[in-house]
Amino acid sequence: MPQANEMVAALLQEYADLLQIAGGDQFRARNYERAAKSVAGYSGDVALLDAATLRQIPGVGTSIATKIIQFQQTGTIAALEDLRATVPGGVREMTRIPALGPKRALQLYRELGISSVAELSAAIDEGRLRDLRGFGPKSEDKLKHGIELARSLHQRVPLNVASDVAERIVAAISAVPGCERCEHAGSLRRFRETIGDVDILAAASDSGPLMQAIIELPGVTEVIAHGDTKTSVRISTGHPAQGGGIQVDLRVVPLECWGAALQYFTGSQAHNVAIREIAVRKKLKLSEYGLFQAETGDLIVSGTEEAVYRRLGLEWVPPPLRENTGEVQAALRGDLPVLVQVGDVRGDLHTHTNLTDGVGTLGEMVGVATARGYEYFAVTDHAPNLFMQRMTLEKMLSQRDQLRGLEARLAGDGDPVMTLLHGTELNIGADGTVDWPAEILAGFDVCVASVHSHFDQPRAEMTRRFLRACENPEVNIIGHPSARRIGKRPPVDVDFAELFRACAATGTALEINASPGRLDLPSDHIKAARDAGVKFSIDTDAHATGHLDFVRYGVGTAQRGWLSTDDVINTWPLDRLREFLRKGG
DNA sequence: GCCGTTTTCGGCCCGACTGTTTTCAGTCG
Repeated sequence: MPQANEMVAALLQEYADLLQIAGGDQFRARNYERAAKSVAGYSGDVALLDAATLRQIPGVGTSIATKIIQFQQTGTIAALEDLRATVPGGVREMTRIPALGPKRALQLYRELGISSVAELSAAIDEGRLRDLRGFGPKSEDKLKHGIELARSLHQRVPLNVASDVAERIVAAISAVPGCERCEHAGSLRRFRETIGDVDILAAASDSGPLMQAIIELPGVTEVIAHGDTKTSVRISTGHPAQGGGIQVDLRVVPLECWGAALQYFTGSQAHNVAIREIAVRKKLKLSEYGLFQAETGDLIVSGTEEAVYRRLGLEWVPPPLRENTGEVQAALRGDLPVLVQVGDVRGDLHTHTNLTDGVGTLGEMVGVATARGYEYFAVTDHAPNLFMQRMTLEKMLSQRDQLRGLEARLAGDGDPVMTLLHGTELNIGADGTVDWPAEILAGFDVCVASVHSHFDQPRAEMTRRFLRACENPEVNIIGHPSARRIGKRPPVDVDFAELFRACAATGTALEINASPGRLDLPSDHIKAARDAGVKFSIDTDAHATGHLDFVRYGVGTAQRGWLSTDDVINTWPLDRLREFLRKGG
């Protein structure tokens, strides 16, 4: 996402939060929130747009367009500055505490002058909340616990960690007698890059045994809520980095409601609000129990998601698109993209072996790739300029011989089972040059080039660096383009619009790195890149055989960017891929 | 503040769970 979009989105979100705390019209607040999300997901650079164009963004009208123009000119929004003066930032921070929303945060501020999490913590210890209307001993405990959680534990977890938890729970709940169906929903089903809590949906006529089963699961550290049809627990992830565990919500509905319930629990909230508004306009009512006639309350449909969408006049919307950033309008027009699927991927174009920093041998990596049924597979170990990997020309050439021999053995007497491509992951130096002279590079089937150092270059220098790599006739794919590590390292400061233009012009693909710690190119840039004519390669960057399975997270990320197979070079047949890899040369 | 397949004004999604409230408000998703 362009840098300005990110800043504007953050300011609009802050404005929405502060409006909500300050009270008044909550629909205004909700609209600012919607505008914030739309701006974040918008493919153009809002720093460059005039008011008329800004108003094309869903949720942006006259007033917000004016505020964005003001941001362009002054770098800030006056109305937001005013609001900040009314509601201290610390009060906004306080609403991050579970069970403390805008109303009670404001009450704490108004009646006790509490304006930070630290002050709240102290006030609880001093017993100052005791006389406050609406605050009893349970609230006190909850807030205290919530502060602890917010401080140390409650972080979003990577996609693969949440996936593992979900699979474990779905298996356990499915095994409970009486469970007729069980699947994960929520942001995990939408393939968001990190997951706040895991939503599990089950169908059963008697919810009791399922409600009981989840609180008895191994690893449950806390029961947050426990009702007839909904239970929330905190459960350990089994990954040491997420010591606090993750919240899991289990919801049980009758099997007849499955479609409506799955639709509801998949979200996003903004998407659901948008389609429920469509229902209301048609004199219908949509809830997790089904689509009903508003007046009579008669059930119309509820069995499948497809039926619910169809009755509302929409195509079924694939979960990764459900963010209310244009997919509802596209579904109404019958104009949704045919998204790339995991089964469309014919091969991985970025993998490592133990020749450099992988842990699998060439034979092991190729073996697992064969088992996946790939048509082609590239081995792309690091090149010499990443000195710690100790790569040499001799090692590289010897690997190539080994790879050719392996391929011949795979083929036996007949046609090759899988074509092996010999590649490399080059290092894009600070000046944009890469390892090895051109004549050596020409010997590779595929060259990935990535930034591994000098992450802090200023934008102009960083952009020149990327452009030079794209213009290199031997470079086919820019690896993990933003170089971010989710939750650990921010993206580099590159002019993405410039980069996209260069990629499209030179026939250089951008990688969608499927490693759950990267997911890079991030999905909010993908649509903009596609609109600029860029092609993509969904790669795992596998450093072990087990990592080849991460391709599903890469495909999910590509889906969030609205990509079809035509956009993704490693879904293409080998001859079309080879044509692309020649870069027109 | 936005928006239009009844609308340029009058709407704006819906339900579960919790705590403290004797009938419901706040929070969450």
